[in-house]
Amino acid sequence: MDSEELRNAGLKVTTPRLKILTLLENSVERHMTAETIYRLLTEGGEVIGLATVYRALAQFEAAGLITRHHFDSGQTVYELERGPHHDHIVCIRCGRVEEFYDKVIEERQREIAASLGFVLSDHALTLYGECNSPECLARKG
Amino acid sequence: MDSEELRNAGLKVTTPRLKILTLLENSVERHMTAETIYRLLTEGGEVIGLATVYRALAQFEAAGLITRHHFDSGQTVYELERGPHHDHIVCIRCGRVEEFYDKVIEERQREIAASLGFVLSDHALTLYGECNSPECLARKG
DNA sequence: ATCTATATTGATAGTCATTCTCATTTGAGA
DNA sequence: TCTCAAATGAGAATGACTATCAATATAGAT
Ligand SMILES: [Zn+2]
Ligand SMILES: [Zn+2]
Ligand SMILES: [Zn+2]
Ligand SMILES: [Zn+2]
Repeated sequence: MDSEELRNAGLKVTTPRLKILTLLENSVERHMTAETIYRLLTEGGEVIGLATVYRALAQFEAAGLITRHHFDSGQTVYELERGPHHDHIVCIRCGRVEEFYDKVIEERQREIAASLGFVLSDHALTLYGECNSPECLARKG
Repeated sequence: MDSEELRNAGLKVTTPRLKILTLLENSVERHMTAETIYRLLTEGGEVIGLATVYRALAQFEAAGLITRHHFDSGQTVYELERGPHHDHIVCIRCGRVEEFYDKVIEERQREIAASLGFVLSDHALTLYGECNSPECLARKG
């Protein structure tokens, strides 16, 4: 249950935190901004403060429950940390986000960092393109 | 000359634009924020408005003269578009930025995008780690 | 179940990077 | 040199996010 997850993360089990965690788990879109989470909750009749959303997300990230990304849209995007690491490809027309994992790229990154004398700790890889899905094409022609 | 570059880009040759372009060309640090550019110019005795710096950088980018990056520091970083494409590795302790190009990664990206049905148009790859250079170690122990 | 000490919440004010507004100035062609 | 649209710069405005703080809720002790 979500309460367990919070406790294991060393966080008190509170109503706002449970609301956010539950939303993240039940949303079809895995990648959301703080504003979107706030809007979905309040539109769903929940009462919660925007500051609380930002705070909870920061704590969830520190606890390793979620990860954050900076796509070119500018806003920070959060997603539940479930399953293995992956990177992203974003449609520049309709905004759709797909995930991928590529062993070759991951390996090359480690080699590159080492060859430059860096101890690699993290990386951010995002591809941008047009997905041309039916919904995408309908959006703009 | 810089005037040529501006004219070729379809931009009027103005004093502020020349100042910014010249600074970008003569700085040892190739990657700078708008604030840094503004500060370096004004500290150098030049008179220029911060809004003008932001505007010029946006125009330079649209014209393909410079590229922008969003490292995890938050601020947007600009660099002169000279030479071939490259990606970046940033030291999370001292902020040093190194550039690299990896043919294997570039190729895999195209393959991944295609396999997901996307027409690839751009990508952002940034590695983060500790460089442990002498200056880096001096910074925090 | 009740109490208590402490952590959390949420409304709001503040911050910081970036963009907008608009009166004034400037560059490029006539 | 003249003309006038384009560009500039000072400051206001925006938008995402963070800090403040009084009110509230949680976890553990009684
Ligand atoms: Zn993802
Ligand atoms: Zn699309
Ligand atoms: Zn370093
Ligand atoms: Zn670079």
